[in-house]
Amino acid sequence: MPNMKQVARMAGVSLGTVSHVLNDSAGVREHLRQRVLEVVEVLGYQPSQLARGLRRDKTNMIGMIIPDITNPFFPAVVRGAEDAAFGNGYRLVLCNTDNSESKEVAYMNELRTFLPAGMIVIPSNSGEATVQAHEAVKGGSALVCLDRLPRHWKGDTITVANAEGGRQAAEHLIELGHQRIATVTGPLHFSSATARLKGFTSALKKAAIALPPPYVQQSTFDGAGGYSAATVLLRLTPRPTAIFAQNDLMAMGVLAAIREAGLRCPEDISVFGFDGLEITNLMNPTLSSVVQPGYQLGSLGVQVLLERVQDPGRKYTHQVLPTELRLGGSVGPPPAAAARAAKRAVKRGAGTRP
Amino acid sequence: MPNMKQVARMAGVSLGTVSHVLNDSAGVREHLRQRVLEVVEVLGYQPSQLARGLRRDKTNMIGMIIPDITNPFFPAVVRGAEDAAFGNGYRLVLCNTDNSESKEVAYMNELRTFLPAGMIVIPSNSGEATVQAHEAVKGGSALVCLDRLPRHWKGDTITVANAEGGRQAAEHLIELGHQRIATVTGPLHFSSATARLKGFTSALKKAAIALPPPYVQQSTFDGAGGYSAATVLLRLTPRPTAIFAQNDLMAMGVLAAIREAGLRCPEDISVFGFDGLEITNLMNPTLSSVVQPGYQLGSLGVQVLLERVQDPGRKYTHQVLPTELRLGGSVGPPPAAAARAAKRAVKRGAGTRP
DNA sequence: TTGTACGCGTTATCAA
DNA sequence: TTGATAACGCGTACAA
Repeated sequence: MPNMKQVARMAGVSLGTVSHVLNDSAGVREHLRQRVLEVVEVLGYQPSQLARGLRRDKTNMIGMIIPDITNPFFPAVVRGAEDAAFGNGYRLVLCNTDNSESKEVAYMNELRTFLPAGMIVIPSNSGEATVQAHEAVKGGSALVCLDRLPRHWKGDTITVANAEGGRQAAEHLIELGHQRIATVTGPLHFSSATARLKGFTSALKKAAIALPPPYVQQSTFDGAGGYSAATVLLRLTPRPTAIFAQNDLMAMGVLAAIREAGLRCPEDISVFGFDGLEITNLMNPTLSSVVQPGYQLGSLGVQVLLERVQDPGRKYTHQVLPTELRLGGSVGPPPAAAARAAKRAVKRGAGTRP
Repeated sequence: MPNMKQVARMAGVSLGTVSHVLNDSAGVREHLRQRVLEVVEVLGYQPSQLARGLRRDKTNMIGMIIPDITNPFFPAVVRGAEDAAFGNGYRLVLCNTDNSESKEVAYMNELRTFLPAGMIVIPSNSGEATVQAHEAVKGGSALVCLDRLPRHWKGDTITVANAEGGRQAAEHLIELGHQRIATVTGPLHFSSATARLKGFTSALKKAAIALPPPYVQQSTFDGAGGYSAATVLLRLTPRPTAIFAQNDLMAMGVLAAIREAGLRCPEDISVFGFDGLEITNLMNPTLSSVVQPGYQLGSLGVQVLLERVQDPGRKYTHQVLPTELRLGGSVGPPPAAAARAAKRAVKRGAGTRP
């Protein structure tokens, strides 16, 4: 790999001049400038990010720490982050923690030795480890927390409107006439899970709809979690007429359990998801879901991070991205209401076509 | 951030001694050794990977270049790679190319300035750019090509048995009695797409089953691609009784088109996918698919890369990972055969239960 | 406007 | 076994 010295020699100038040309750090006669750039081109010279980082005390890397890229919600977040980073000349170092706090701390500590411009973290569990690991270092680099809010974290955050999303889903089901609405939550030490549950319950309370404790099943954020929770819910009496799952994978597990129990969706039970994964739009039935702007979450995360890097003293930002309902075939009116509607229709002479 | 000099001073030894302790590069009296380690612990010292890389002419980073993390096949590959890397003390820098050769080349060139231990690339398109960009540098670092085989690439490769997978899918459909089998392929400049098609056609040929040109629809590797291709296939006469889609997203698009056309799967048409995404196992019907070992692909990629780093002179390896059929509800016998079977069953007095 | 020289934190070499 | 010192490639203050 060619270095500055070779460029300087071949262009017949000094090291300093080459550096000045490359960084615009001082005026250089157009004559020499051209010659340097030419040699750079010919040699295919590219400055060593290692040496540059060592010297500047900062590289163009951004550490991104997430629970698990295999969870279908995260790829969009990562992609959004990478695009925003790339557009600004930064690169992404990706780390999966599996929600293990020790792995997260280990990653954070080691990433620091690369002198990254900053780090983007989707905290594991409660996020306490995240906060501690960051505060343990005095001159800690910029850090933005994404998607989940650690308690006691004073710094930039970007989340989606989890409570609002849970509320929206519940309200939609209520409007359709459902009175027995159950929910499958993720592990409640995640701030996102508690927020979604909070929004959900508040909507029910407002509508004066009872929520018996067994109607709230805590489980894991995956298909198996949804499946097992749904198995429990389907055995309850009275059986719920709608289930709100806190993410799309869970919702798919719920749907599988419903099919296996010989019930139909949405005729017997409606299912609502959370995430709005594109792939759930290709399913049968298509899934109604609270759409999270994953790409935007990642992209905005990098944006905020870079702003903080540029101005470390600026006020902390706490952005909350709005969610949006996407309606599909997995929800409908409750069986009773549907039956009544059909009866009314018959009385009114439905079936006669114009 | 504490550095070696501080450690040395506080431990009352020289820089060299600290380095020797940390790298086991020379014997150090147990007495001093303990003191150094103690100070390291107290200060929370961690060596600067930047300085270390500059000095050693190599870092513990691995560049991973893939088309798009948003494509649901890749997260598992990335995860496998990251786990293998982490286990060996390496970190992953992730880059998405969107199958753009220029973006891939740009990434490769810039990654090199970080002096990574090596790079893992899933080549864009034909992979010509990959090969050229790598050969343009004489002392180029280790490079492993994953998933897709560039023409003229002389180096380590790891792929899955694409042709064999295509053959397996076709054979299964043939065994069930299908005679009119169509396929939706990905862009045929991808080696994986051509290989899958090749295996597919060879199985049909061997069984003396005709494959009219319109039965082969080239499309894009996503849901929309499968949908639009299926729309064409469903209008053909005679209509195919089975469709082999070259990946699971496409297969889901095909299923959506079938539903929209008022047909049933598998009663009217069988659908076979390729990937074996876990999520397609939660669908209705569950998707029959050729399972690719994505995690293993990534994990093995890093493994081979590290072996090459350790012994640059070793013979190139070209591993091909086996695929496996996963059978679901999306395939069944063709309508005619099913009807015949039903008729036979009636004649034989089916319906009388033991 | 250009060139020289130092330092970033580490490892490797060599002498003691 | 230990310590002093020279690189690695770059950016920059300062001198010319």
